[in-house]
Amino acid sequence: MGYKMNLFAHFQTVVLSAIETLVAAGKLPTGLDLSRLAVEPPRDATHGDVATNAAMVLAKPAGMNPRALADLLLPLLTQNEDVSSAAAAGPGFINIKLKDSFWPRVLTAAMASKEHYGSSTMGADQKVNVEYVSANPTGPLHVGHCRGAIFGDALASLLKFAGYEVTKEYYMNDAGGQVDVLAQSALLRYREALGEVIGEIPAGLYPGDYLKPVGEALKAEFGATLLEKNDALAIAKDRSIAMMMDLIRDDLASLDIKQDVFFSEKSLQTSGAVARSIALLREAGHVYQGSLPPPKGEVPDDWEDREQTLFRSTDFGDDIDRALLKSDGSFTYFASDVAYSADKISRGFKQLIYVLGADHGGYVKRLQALGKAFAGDSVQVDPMLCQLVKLFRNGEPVRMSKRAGEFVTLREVVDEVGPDVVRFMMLYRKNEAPMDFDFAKVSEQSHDNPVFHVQYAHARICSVLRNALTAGFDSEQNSEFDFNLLTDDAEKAVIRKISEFPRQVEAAALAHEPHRISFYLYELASEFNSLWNKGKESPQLRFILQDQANLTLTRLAFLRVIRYTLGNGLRILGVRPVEEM
RNA sequence: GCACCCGUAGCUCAGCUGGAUCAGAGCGCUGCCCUCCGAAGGCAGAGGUCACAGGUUCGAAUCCUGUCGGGUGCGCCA
Repeated sequence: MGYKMNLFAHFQTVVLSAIETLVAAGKLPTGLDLSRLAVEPPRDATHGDVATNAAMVLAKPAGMNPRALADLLLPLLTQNEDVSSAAAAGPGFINIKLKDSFWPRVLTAAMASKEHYGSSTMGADQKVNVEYVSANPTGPLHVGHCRGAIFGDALASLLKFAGYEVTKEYYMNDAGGQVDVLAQSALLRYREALGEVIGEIPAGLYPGDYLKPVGEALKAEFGATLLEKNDALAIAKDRSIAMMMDLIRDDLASLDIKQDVFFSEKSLQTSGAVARSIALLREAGHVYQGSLPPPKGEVPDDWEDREQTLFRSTDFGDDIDRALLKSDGSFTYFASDVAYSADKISRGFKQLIYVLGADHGGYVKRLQALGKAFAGDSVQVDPMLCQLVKLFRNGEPVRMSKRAGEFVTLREVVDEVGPDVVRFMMLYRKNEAPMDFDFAKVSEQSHDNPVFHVQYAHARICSVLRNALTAGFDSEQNSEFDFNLLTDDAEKAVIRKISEFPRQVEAAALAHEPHRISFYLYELASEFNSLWNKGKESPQLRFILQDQANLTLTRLAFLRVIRYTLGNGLRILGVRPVEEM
């Protein structure tokens, strides 16, 4: 069997076939549960190259002790052409050491895959919807939107790389009361554009200057006649939403984010989709008239018992049933969510991922309830919460006041530190952990800053390849290399790290955790830098050795594999692999 | 009151879905390494009752229960 790319998946099949052999020989019972069997890198590299818990997992169902079972497996594993030795250790772990001749194949496979190295077919083209940002179209994005935007975008890239068919989506809340307020605010700016003195913006309207161009645009389109029209408010709403979405798309573009679908909430209402989806729920028996108990803590002063049309989301694990219709008969916001869920499911998505801010934690259960109500277990609904980002400047928290537009915009952050830094830092923490973001620290061009650590390694590699070219070594054109020549421990450590990349991609995609890629890249960069530094003490380890063409070309090819790995990982994160710094 | 998230080295955080005598990085601290492909780096050392208490099993930072501490939410807003 040929080596495909994922070293651990590869040896999983080796272990499985050894088990099958034992079953066929009657030494193990049939029908063993192999789901917990793992083949992974050992915690401690001195133990070996590959480790498996097979003997421990199978011991109990086979009625044997783990060490005895391991003794049965060991000879079979040792037979494999790539295995140099296998030994049982600890409570029953099997450690496998690979032959030196195996590692060159990892590099050869990676070299052949180039910018696809690490990608996977795990997703099997399953359709996944990743919805993120979905900020109200009432103004530019602020820094609070930043993390979710980047997380969602990187998660989408990661899933694509892992073989899923991904749609990146933005849900526009263009139907509620806030866009009415937006329209009124825009009309005020329109009057201002016509020369009227409007004074201070009344409380309750959006005060930001970003609405001035909307006023100007309305003036340019309608002259002074807009307010005479019956539908002036509706027109102002349409125009201002469109312009706000352009603003938002520009903000996102500054982070290199381009979503595929911008889905309108309003379209759900006007098309009758909301009413239809509620009818569907009703037919399935999930809708009833009733009233909800008051909240247990502080009961609002104006609390009164009201009968409403409710979705029995508690049947699907929610804490409380959710209102679909207001007491005046109009739809709630949640009613749009019902239709939106139904729509996504009807488009054939098998996974619905919602990237939400931590303040939307209460939505998790109700969104999952909708998924179950419409599709049972055939669709997986995964709301992901991103915790808050606290801004600091030189250790001092950046104060943001809600009033008078005194918030830090996403654009200000990107303009100050650059998209690469913002993206990497936002992905250098798991999404559910709160984050401190210090402008001073992340702008530092030093090892204190993980972005530079990784980009620096990539740039350094590019630099060596450039120097090699000047020295007469063209590794692109020359295939006179032999990865068997890479025998130093530091080189092997880098190769081992490279071999883990496909597994990291799959694990990160499965867990929806792009931050694992960031940490992986940091580690790979460290291994490379370590190797590099060894070359300072031992000139024989340097990449360019003028009088040893074969070794030099081999090391240059090695560098290219490292560069592919770093580059592929950085592209998942949406961070540019720079060639010079 | 309830729900969700977090609690790991002085600081900021990982810990690969339950694994292996030493629980890992970075910063900071101590001591080293530049005639040499990028020192914008690297090597070594000190530093931990994994919040606390029980439980589950061959085995727990990881799973369950409870307690304490921090965060975010909690009837027709969107």
